[in-house]
Amino acid sequence: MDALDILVKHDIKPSLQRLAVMEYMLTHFTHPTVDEIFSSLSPSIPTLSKTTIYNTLSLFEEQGVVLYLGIDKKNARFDGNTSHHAHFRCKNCNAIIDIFNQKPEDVVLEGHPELVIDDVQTYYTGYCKNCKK
Amino acid sequence: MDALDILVKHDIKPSLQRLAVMEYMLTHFTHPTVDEIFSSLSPSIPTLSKTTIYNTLSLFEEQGVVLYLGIDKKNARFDGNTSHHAHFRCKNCNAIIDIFNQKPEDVVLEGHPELVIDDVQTYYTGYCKNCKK
DNA sequence: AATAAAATTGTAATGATTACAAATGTAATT
DNA sequence: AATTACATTTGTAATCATTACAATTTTATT
Repeated sequence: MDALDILVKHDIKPSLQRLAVMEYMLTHFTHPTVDEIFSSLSPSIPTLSKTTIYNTLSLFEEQGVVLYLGIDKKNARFDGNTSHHAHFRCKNCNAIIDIFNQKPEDVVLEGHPELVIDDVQTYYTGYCKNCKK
Repeated sequence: MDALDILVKHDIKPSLQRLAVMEYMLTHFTHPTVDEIFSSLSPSIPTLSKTTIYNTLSLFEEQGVVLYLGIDKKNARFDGNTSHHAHFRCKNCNAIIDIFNQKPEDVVLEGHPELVIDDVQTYYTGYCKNCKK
């Protein structure tokens, strides 16, 4: 499924800018920051504004086509892979690594039937291969 | 175990300010922000500086006596309960609720023997009892 | 007491994010 | 095709949590 299909399916009007951001997220599973996305797209869309990236990602997140990651203290990060997986962040080099081999957490929490769960994020922190001593 | 014991045990020199912050964290399991801690302690320690709260919580986190929570986009939050549990945040009222009935995630991740895991945080998001329709 | 080291404080800088109004683009209607 | 309404984008300015840093105060050491 390409960028256009995803936007249309989620009732997002596919403007040039939105298509470019969606396309970027589908080809860069690097958990990019707003700045990284902007820097990458800016040359090919010279009029692009950083505010548009913020607006677009905010819209995408509301519609569930990207995930917001709060794993990094400094910047918001986004993930175009919305399937269930966790994330690991290296304390030293700040690399963010996907963790796929995880059992899904319960979407209905035992002992908390009163809560409506929309999303679960699991963040591991430690040292990656290169940074551990 | 009281505030003094915890600080001494973790090689943290127990100054007046540090004791006050530790004491606060042991009596307020509300996942407070820096501002909330500062506002609460400021009247009884008139010279207190917000920078000291930042410094102190940063030190506490390094020494493992409090947990940093990245569950709230706006502010850092801290938890004086360092035992294993997850957190839920209501999208509407922003309340943060402890989730205790969770099985611990694997500290050694299957499929990722190269990673050294120091910490795991699980964040649920959704609507609390009062805010669900 | 004098000196050194550590902790605290206040102010200023940083920098990501948001607010907002103007400009542009798109769709609908006559 | 002109007109109107509406949605999107853009640029600038404001916000505000956090950090940097130097000065001051406190605590420990000789």
